[in-house]
Amino acid sequence: MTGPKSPDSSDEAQNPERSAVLGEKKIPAAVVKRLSLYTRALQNLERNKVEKVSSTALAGELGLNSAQVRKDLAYFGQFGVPGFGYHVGELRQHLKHILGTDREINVALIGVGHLGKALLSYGGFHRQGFRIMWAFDVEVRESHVGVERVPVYHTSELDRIIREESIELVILTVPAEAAQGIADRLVKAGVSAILNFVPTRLQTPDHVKIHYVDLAIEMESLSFYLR
Amino acid sequence: MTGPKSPDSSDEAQNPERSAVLGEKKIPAAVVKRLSLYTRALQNLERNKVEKVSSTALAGELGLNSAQVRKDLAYFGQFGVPGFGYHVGELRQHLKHILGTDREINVALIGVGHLGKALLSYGGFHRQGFRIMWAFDVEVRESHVGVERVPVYHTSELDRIIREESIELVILTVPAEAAQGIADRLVKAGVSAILNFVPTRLQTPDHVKIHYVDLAIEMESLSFYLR
DNA sequence: GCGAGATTGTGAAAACGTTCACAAATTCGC
DNA sequence: GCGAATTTGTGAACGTTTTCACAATCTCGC
Repeated sequence: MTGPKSPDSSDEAQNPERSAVLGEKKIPAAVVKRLSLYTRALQNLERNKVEKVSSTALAGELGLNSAQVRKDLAYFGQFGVPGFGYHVGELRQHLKHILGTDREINVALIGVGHLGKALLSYGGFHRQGFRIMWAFDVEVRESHVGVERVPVYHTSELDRIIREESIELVILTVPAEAAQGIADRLVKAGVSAILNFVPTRLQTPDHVKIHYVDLAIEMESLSFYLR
Repeated sequence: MTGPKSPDSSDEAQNPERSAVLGEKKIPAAVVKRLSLYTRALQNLERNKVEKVSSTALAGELGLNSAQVRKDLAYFGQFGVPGFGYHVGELRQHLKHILGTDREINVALIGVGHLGKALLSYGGFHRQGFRIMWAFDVEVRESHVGVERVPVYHTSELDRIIREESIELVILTVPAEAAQGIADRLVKAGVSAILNFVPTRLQTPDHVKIHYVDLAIEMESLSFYLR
């Protein structure tokens, strides 16, 4: 019923990976991901007492192009010294500030199943400075889980605690059927970033950022490359 | 010491996400990932007894553009019927065949830590038809783990069993220090696809396909979008 | 079995991301 | 302190991916 010159008008074409706005520039999502990679590479260099690094060296470490490294950093300022490179410690501080990981971020995990429990015990988050402080489930079997003894609350307390504790980031590991319902409540309570392990496309307002980690898809698409 | 007209000659610029070759055409990695998404969406439709679907409907389900769906499918053939759409069951069969998930794939998991154990218990793989049949660790605490009671072997048996059982796909959840060493052994033993949860860039020959799942990076890059 | 309506498959255009290439800036050995 | 060597930051070129737009094709109700 649309005009003859308006094909496919029902498409919304909202590609899941969009770009962010910082100040005036638009930062591509891929750049933000690489910023994280740079941070970790710098961390390793620092541990090895390396004090300077060139874009070429950093790029080599990560299998990237040196111009890309320089361009990525140039989105946020001029951190390098021509003829020298980058000061490792300094650049790392800058990046941590840009990423917002130089402050405490309150993280909760919802859905204490196999995967949820594993993530609560997983060392990788801690090492990057993330502390999951709350866990929720529809059924509270143990009051505390994981090495860090994270307290487990019933989902009925979700909305209250999220609000009271200003939880901004949530890891979602609930069954597929429950995901959208929980997401709606999270958004209402003020959560603005979700790391979603549930293989369901979540419907949320634009200001809420969702990253999808889809393990089954990773396996399936790998299988394509087998011979 | 390179010629004056050859800048940055040490860069290799091998972007981690490259494309695959099928017959003559090059299939972008992003297309393969979406193929998996389509497969799952079709699975859901089938469960709900839906027998036909248009590119617009499928795209809407996944937040994509309808032309993209059609183009993606067009890489592999003409599966649709103008004026009608796609037959759900038929298209799904086609896609499963293209992805190679219509046959048994032998999968092993290496590194039975928190994350490894969780993945062995995780239902998501099973639902998509993947069975992890072997697990390996440097220390065998239990002879069988997970709901499916997967046998755990010592890593010294890795090379032999990989070869004997024709294991093609491996899930890697070992500590960072061990990752490259294990990867080298896997490649020698004939593994050609790795799902790598270790935050380390693995050095492997071109014919080995690696997908990286980097949970810490996902968290960090999410934090960028908080306010 | 005809015709209005729906939907595909696909060239062409637009958007986006990466790499090249080089002037400008700084270093550092002597 | 000079000058060769190094390395940044960035416009322009290039390549890839996504979206548009529409002719060709098929459906399905009457």
